[in-house]
Amino acid sequence: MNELLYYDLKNVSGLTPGLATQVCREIGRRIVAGLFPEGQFIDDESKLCKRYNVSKSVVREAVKILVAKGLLEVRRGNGTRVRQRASWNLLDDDVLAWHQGVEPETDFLRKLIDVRLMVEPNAAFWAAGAATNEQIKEISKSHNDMENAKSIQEFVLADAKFHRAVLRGANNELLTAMEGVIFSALLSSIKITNNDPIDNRERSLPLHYKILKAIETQNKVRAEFAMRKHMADTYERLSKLLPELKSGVKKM
Amino acid sequence: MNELLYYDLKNVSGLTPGLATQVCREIGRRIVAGLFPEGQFIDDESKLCKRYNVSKSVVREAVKILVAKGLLEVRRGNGTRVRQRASWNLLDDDVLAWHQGVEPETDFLRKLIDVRLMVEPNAAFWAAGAATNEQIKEISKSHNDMENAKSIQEFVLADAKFHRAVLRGANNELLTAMEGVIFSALLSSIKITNNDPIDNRERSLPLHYKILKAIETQNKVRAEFAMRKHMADTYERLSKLLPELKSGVKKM
DNA sequence: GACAATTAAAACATCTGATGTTTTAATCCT
DNA sequence: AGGATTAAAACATCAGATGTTTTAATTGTC
Repeated sequence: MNELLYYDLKNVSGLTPGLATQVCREIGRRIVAGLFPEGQFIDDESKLCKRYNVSKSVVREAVKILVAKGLLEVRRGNGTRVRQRASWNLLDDDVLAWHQGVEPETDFLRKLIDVRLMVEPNAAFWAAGAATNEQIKEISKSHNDMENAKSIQEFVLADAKFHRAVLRGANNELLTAMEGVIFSALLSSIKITNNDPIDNRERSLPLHYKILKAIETQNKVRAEFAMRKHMADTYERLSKLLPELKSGVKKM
Repeated sequence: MNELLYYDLKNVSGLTPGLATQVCREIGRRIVAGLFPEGQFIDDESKLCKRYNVSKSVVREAVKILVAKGLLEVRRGNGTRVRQRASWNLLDDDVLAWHQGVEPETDFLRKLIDVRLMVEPNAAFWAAGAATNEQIKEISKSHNDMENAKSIQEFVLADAKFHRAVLRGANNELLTAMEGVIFSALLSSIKITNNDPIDNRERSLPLHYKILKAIETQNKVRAEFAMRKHMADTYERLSKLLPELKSGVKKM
């Protein structure tokens, strides 16, 4: 499943393999998949214990995580209900990951791309001024990996790392916290471009190269422009394969 | 404290008053305040139980929340350590709230403003095309409240709601999930503008009006431009009072 | 003395049962 | 009918027991 790939990209460290995490993911995916109307009560502790065959401590911890991510709301003596989608921490890496494979994917992908369009060109701008040598090396390395990738998987992975490195180079932790948006959009895009008969590497690589060079030479304006162009190109390519995308995305 | 004001703006519903939440906040604030170097182990369960005088279930739930927000990493049999700042969910409302009052505030405020500059003009653009009548009414109402505000508190609250309404009007939940950035930046700004002898309402209101009108008339480009101008103005005003701000913020 | 295997301690993970508190709603009384 | 009482449901907290994993100290052998 694609969600696993997302975690490959993202969660190299930091995850706990415990039961609470599993139950949390189970419930979280159901919620994100839209199985509960907003405001709907979920089963109470004891029922969840039976359903997942775990103790109530585990269930309680799982619920606490989901509350922390804005998906659930617990009221003492009353019950636990699903919060409205507008209250979810949609930028949370797990919540984003749980969206993989959920319909309607196109609509969500459009929104992800919209955010990328807002953020990444500016990130490139800042990276051109602020990235450390090490961060630039990481960008460069990722570009290299894209060139030498032997499979679509490898290519996408390198692509993701390239964009992540640019974000990190901008020297703004708040941007770094949006990595998940990029990964999520990228993974959703794969499903579309997988069907693309044309190898888009030829098209994509030179644009990445321009971004890299602009950042290396600390040319902020050019870095922003190159990133914007790359994203516009990506969007155009995608929307050719998936016309529903076109309607909403801001044209340049 | 300002953090409480943040919750006034944000957490009208959704919070649990339990012990776990309290302990979590206590530890969370310490971490955000930088009391632990990255990778540092925090006290183990039993010590935390003693320190906060709660049972281990409570501590475990508190820790789970902090893990969910990316601040802690638990390894079985080993211990619980603070993750590096780059791994924190900095866009999480609680994590943002915990930043209130933490030094260095200027640096963080600059980053918040950078993100606002990336996001809000675009949000205004989209809102001009997608906002429902109800959402436009909310923007309008907030503008009215700004006009009639009788205190700085009221004014800031209305201001925050104005920007939130624009964000919501863009019809993109991922943007809505960034509300916290706006509130956080706004609250940090108060401390600066509170010392401003000049009443900035006169300067701020007409700019908000232009945004409102552009959205009402569905003029996307003008809405984006008006928002950009407003933000540039705000930034300029702030950086006059706090010169350190200027260095990093993208000029327009 | 060095290296490998064993062992012990520390720390988190899970289960269980008991008790308290809050909310909701049904019941009862006037 | 309306207000007060009460009972049930559901979450909150505590305490103790047991299991599992990791780390490091110990031990034993060559």
